[in-house]
Amino acid sequence: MRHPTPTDKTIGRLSLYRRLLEQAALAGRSHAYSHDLAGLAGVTSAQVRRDIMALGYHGNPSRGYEINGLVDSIEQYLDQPGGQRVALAGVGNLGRAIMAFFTNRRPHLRIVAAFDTDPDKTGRLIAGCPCHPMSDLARVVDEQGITVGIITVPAAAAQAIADQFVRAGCHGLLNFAPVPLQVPNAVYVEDIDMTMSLEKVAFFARHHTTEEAVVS
Amino acid sequence: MRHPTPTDKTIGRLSLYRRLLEQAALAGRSHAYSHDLAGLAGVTSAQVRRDIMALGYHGNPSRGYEINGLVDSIEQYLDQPGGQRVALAGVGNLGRAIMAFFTNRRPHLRIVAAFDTDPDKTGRLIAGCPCHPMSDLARVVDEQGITVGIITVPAAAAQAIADQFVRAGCHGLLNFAPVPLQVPNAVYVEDIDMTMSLEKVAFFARHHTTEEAVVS
DNA sequence: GCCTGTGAAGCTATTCACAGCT
DNA sequence: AGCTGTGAATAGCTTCACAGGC
Repeated sequence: MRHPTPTDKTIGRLSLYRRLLEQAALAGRSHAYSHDLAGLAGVTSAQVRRDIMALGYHGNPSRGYEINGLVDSIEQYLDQPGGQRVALAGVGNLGRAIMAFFTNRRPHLRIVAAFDTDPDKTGRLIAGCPCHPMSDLARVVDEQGITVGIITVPAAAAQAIADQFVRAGCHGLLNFAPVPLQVPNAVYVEDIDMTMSLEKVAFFARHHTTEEAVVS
Repeated sequence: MRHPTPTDKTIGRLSLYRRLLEQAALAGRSHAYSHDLAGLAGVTSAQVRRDIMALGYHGNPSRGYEINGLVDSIEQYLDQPGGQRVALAGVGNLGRAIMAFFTNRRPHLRIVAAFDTDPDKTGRLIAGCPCHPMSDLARVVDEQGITVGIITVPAAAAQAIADQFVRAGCHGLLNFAPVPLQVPNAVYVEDIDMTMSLEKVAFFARHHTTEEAVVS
């Protein structure tokens, strides 16, 4: 690793920049300045330049960043060469929606196995992906070399599923259950807590406005 | 407002604390210390005490916080007295899953209207909620006094829908579309970017481990 | 002139550490 | 003895501002 591993937030923004750059490339653009990308991403140009420093990629003071080169550089930085395999536990409404959402979206991150306790769901394909009984989780995760787990089971079951993923060798979890998970600190957990997000939005829907009015 | 409006992150944690305290109350507990709540929430006890300062609620040095009192205090702080109404635009897989997820979850935040362009979906109930054609958005949002919008339309349509919500009077948006939205700054936007989150998890699934090994 | 790359400054968020209470 | 509440210190993140290059 040539530069120190940057923080959480930088990684998130690099992922965003890549998507925006890919779109810009499709729209026929070949170069972009830091302030162009900043405008698309909703951040400052200084932020963009800082984030790009982490890549070791260098732009050109007169033409800015060469889009394809920068995308390649982000790819090399973020992605594992052969891609990574992902599993999802909990094939309810949300689980199915997420499986559909990620189908054909990022080919280097494929959901290759789903798990559920309901025998009606197991043993068949769901969104093009085999659904296994929950009891096979450890075996399938190990056999398929799965490194990332998505948790969409009810809150009460989430911790137990997380433990299984971790024991089976996953080092990253994306948790949609509204409970904080306890995991060894070699495991990275990203929580998506929709209830919390909605309550935040509702709160600021009432306060942002008034706040703007009061100048200071 | 007796204390200054606290930040984004504090509001999020207060929402989390409330859920954890409600569970603790159901489990029969009547009091909790800051370190108890910190353990449940996965934060430090100093963080919990700071966050609670914003409420103006005071604990007792010998017994800690009285759970019901603290929950009431959070409720008074976060929630609008009569509740707030929410609308969702884009009744695809994800939209339906989110509607189902929020049904009967937080009664003070009810999704009372859904919108879609597909005529097969409009004019009927979906997850117990009426689905209207997208063209009625402004009228319905206004008539029903909706203040929060959830965006689950495809990326290409997201900005236009956001504009409609804003013009109709929503001050808060929960955006699931993987594009940054441009809104007036009296409007609060919370982005849930699942692609970005999954890429972050995949990245750290590969790096966290090695980082732990090097003690630094 | 307007860009990138980056040290230094500034800000925000978290944690420390201790006075005060029970 | 062990807690809360909070000023002060620290850590982490973002922006400023400018040297260097085209």
